[in-house]
Amino acid sequence: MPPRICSVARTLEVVGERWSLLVLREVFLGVRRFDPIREATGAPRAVLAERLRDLVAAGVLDRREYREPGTRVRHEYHLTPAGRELQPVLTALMQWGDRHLAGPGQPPLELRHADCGGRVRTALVCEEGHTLPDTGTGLRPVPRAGDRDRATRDSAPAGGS
Amino acid sequence: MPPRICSVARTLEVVGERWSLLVLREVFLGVRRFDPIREATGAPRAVLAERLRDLVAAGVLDRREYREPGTRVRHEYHLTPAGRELQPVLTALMQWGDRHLAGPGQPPLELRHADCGGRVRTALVCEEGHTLPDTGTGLRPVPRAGDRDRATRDSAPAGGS
DNA sequence: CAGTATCCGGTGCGATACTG
DNA sequence: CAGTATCGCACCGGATACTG
Repeated sequence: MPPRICSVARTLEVVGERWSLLVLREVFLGVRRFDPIREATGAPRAVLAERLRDLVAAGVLDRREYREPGTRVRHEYHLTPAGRELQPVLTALMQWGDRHLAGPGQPPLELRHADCGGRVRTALVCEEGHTLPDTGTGLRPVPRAGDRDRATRDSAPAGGS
Repeated sequence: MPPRICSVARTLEVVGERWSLLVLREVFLGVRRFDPIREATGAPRAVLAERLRDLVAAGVLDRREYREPGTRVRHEYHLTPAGRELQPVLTALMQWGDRHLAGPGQPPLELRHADCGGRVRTALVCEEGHTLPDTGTGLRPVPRAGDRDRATRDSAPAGGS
């Protein structure tokens, strides 16, 4: 029997490598060049080069040439539209770390809504406008055709603990 | 200069290993025993055993004994409260995969609100009640004391050579 | 069933060095 | 600055065997 290939697994093939999400964190923060990214993440040069190549190939980053007057052509890494949509992934990871792995005097980074200044967080919302608790209580996973016999076969997913 | 240790990095030390999030996906779906998890994820036995141990040690999973009548004691893995709060991480990953890596005829799994039946998704919301686009447009990261000089400096290579 | 133990081959990773 | 080249090692995955 083949393992279950879901969207989680597929996404992890793009951003699941050891340094990928930390690289993306930096690009989201506006750090777009090789060495600054390297210093902020701690990734080895060769690994970083490979990650950047992979993320570009996956359509998450875009490698752009630029030239400062008097210097040679260099490259910057920008998020593509698809890359920008990874923001909720990073936000969710950060939120969990803030809550459960806080170091001394954290958190070092806050997310605020540019329009109103309010603190921004990741939430589970339904199309009727309800907001679910982060624990996913009240969330019901519904398998669809083709994966039926393997999905929520065992016990009640959302209710129990 | 030390790399930036943020909550993203810290969280990835808990769930960033290759199989961790897929294991958690299964537990969220109600698959709680060793072999079913192994079959659904495809992780090798030894690796799965280690991941489960790590996740228990990290306080994300709870290993519980249970005994079916007439058999010996066995173990099941349940989410702790902290583990349940990883739901937004999995949801965000799944959502991105659904949108950008859809296989033929996906998605195989839907999330619905048990109360109203509405489809559930991850969203960026601010405390004033606004919902931001998934791209994070309008999201302003605000560095806090202690990480000041490195945070949202953009790409100007201000300092040393 | 639920693991642990061992071997083995591949590769991701880290450190260092080199280049345009 | 932005990488490439190289090397050794640790870890990962696959297979197999053993245990309570």
